[in-house]
Amino acid sequence: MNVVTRFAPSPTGFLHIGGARTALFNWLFARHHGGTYLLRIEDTDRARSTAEAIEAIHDGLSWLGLEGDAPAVSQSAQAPRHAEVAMQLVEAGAAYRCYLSDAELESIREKARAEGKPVRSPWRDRTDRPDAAFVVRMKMPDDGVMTIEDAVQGSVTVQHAQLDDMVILRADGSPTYMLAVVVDDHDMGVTHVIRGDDHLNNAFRQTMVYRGMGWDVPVFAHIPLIHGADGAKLSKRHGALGVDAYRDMGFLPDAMVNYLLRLGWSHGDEEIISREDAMAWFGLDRVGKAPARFDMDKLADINSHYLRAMDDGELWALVAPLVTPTSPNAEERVTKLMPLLKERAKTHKDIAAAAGFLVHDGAPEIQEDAAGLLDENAVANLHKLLGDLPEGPWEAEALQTFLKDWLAENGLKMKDIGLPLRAALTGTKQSPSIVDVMAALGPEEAAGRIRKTCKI
RNA sequence: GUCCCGUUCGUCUAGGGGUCUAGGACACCGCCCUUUCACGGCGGCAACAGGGGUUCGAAUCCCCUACGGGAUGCCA
Repeated sequence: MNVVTRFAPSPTGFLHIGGARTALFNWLFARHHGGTYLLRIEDTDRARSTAEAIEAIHDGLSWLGLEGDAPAVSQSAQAPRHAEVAMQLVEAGAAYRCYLSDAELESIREKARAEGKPVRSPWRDRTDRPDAAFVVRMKMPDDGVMTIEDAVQGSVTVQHAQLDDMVILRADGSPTYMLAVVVDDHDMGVTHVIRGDDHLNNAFRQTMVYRGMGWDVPVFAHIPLIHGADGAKLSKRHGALGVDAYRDMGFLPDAMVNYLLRLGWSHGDEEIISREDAMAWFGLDRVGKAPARFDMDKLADINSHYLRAMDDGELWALVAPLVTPTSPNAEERVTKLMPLLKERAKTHKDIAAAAGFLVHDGAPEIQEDAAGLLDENAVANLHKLLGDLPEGPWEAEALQTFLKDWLAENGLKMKDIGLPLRAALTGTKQSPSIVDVMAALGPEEAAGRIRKTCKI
């Protein structure tokens, strides 16, 4: 069977973390089976759908590398087809026209609920057709049960008498979600519906539509939702940010994908999983049933792995816009120190912050907590060192040897000169190894900084 | 209210009747390395929601309870 999956967000906001994971699972499942992964924008609720939201969703997907294999389908454009199917369902006797007023419906609903029965309209058995507006409702069976073999949740059974005669076509002729998804999934040839488990109950209602039309029912896979760190459903208040927010925080798309993949899915003890391996390994049978909480620390840790694996030049391209370099030597210095810089960073924003002293020429701004390191004694030592500094070009290992000898000759310890030197060169208390910093700066710049900082 | 789903360390998870004194990762703590901050190495803390069954034996199977989530819309 040729596998076809789809991601079908409603454009009422940004692409949030849960949606991104649903998209990822659909994408991976299709890739694993050599199938097709499609996109559909569920914009039947015109009032809440916006063009900005559609764009935000595309931006998010494209950043994560999860674009569809074909241009996205707009659900609203299929409205005539939806109405046509609704009327076919009526012809087939699987659905009926309902002329209930709001008030009548309300009392029926109340009564049904009180009795623990599903909503049934008296119009389901009537054959007259008043000249008035109507909605189309599905005619749900009263007896029997339906069992769905969900690829994630397993076998789930529900009593038919639990299903309301749901509306599939509104009074204005537009389709409801229950109808539109089924028709679109069928028309798009979707074979596997992978979506949030808030739709598990809907699967039963939708199956009735498939049956009414005599269509093949796709495989359903309802994956658990992602919750916030406090266990509550992810909402705007609980860090349900758009994926763009994570991009702005400095997270890499590959890290994001890796993290999202491990949220609710696993492959033994594997943690760092490439896209290739993910494609080869992914399967619905390994998706967990319980909701997972979002954990920023773990995301950051995974990000640091991808950061270290990244090419130094590419990293500079990410860092450069964040530091506004003024020195012509900025790129050379940062790239040279990059291997050391990236191993102490979680994101490239951390690198940008740590590389500040490299991108401008002249004495660095001495940070408050580093100022105390440059006392009279330290300045005297630095002064002495300044005069003994070797000729360029500098190389870290040779500098290390030089420093060691120099300290011995002057009866000093590394701690006497290390911290003050770091403060003079970087303006901070922490940085990569001081000899690496010196090598990156070069003899001229390093000497200049010591001179200015110590006012020599 | 009714129906559906879920519940292993703080978090993500491994585990699919004995190999579990329950494994890994993140976080946290300690030690080592070290001029700083990190990296790394080593070690530690820490979980089968509760109660009944079934079985020679249950984290694994069944039932109940509790808690969490979802559905019950002319929202998606």
